[in-house]
Amino acid sequence: MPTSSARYHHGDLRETLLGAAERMIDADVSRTFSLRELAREAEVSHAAPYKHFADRHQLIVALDERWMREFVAAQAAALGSSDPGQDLLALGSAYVGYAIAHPSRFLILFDPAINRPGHPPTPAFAELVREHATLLRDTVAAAAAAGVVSGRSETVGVALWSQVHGLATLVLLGYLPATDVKDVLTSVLHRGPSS
Amino acid sequence: MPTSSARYHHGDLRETLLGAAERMIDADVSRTFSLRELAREAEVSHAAPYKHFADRHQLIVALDERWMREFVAAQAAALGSSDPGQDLLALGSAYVGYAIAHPSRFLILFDPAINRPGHPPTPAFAELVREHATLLRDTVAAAAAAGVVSGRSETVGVALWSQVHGLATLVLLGYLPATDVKDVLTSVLHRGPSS
DNA sequence: CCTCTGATGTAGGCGATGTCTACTTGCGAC
DNA sequence: GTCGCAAGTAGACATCGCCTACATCAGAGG
Repeated sequence: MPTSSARYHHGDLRETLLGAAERMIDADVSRTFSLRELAREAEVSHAAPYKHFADRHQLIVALDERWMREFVAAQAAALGSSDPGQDLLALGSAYVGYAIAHPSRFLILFDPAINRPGHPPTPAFAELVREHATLLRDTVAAAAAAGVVSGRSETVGVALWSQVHGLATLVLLGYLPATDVKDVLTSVLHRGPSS
Repeated sequence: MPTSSARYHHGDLRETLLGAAERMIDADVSRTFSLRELAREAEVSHAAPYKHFADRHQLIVALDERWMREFVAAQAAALGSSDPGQDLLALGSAYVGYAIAHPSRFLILFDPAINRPGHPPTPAFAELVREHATLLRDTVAAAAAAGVVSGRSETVGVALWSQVHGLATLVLLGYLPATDVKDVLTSVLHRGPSS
């Protein structure tokens, strides 16, 4: 009888905990959560979460995996126009767009306390990062082939990634107004070829 | 007799605490510190820090102020060549250089948990940010006047700031190798004028 | 249909932390 | 010389992450 709210076994505690955490941080960017708080929210004992996550860090890693997946998917979905220049712009726009639409998720996704060289990523997470790199590389290559951007393709990719990431970060930190986003993104493409 | 290490009044506890915190995080990027730990390090009681800082957050704010000062100073010191293009490159190089030389400081300086729109900065910190903006604006203006960069000066400034900040961040996060830094920085200047 | 085992939950405890309050000490102005 | 106020101490409280020992129950195998 799943109607009883006081049944011993929860059913899908793992998902409930992840959902609660997501709801909390989405509601307030500067919020954090404790495992005990999530347990309370799910109406289980404070030790129950440990049956699904080795520690607090692992719960966040699970969230990161989920968010990285939707982050990459959002960028992939932005592509597909027949114009390589348009695609490149759309890719950057999707990157910054995700950051602005989900500031908490983006910030945790790139939180140095979670993801860090010394702190090797999950295989699944690493795979998503590779997908993302491929997405960027292919789009840049197409743009280069179309003459929309110039320079060593590798370098252009890294430069654009840096630009877009920095833009998103600085906007979220409040150093730049969101109104700068469009200008900066388009300015990239309006630079003619040179060396 | 300041020789006694067990004297009741410490002398300069505030500075000692800040120094200890700085030493700790410099020694290990993924390290954090507790106020009690700092107190232990300074050999005072666990409540002593509260005579100098309202809470843990305020101590970090004090550190941020100090680091932002040296961050801006490092960039100012990098300027002064007679070549505007060289100056622009030096500015970006100093930005990323600080991040790589002092990863912990840079990351805390731009930690969303500390500096955030909702969380208004100290007047002193805000002033330093203004100084930094001025530095960037002037250097970009000079470069524009010399024809080294093109486009709306405001936009170019924001775009370069984003690029350099993103580059520093992605390198510290381990997404980009430090070897990319030089390439990206110089690639910026090798783009000819266009619109 | 019954049993029994392992996954999932509970209760309680440990050490640590941030922060508060009440008390003490002693430097330096008068 | 004394005396107030800044700067220190001791102790307490709520909370947290994490651990251990125990309870429950769903479902596989007989």
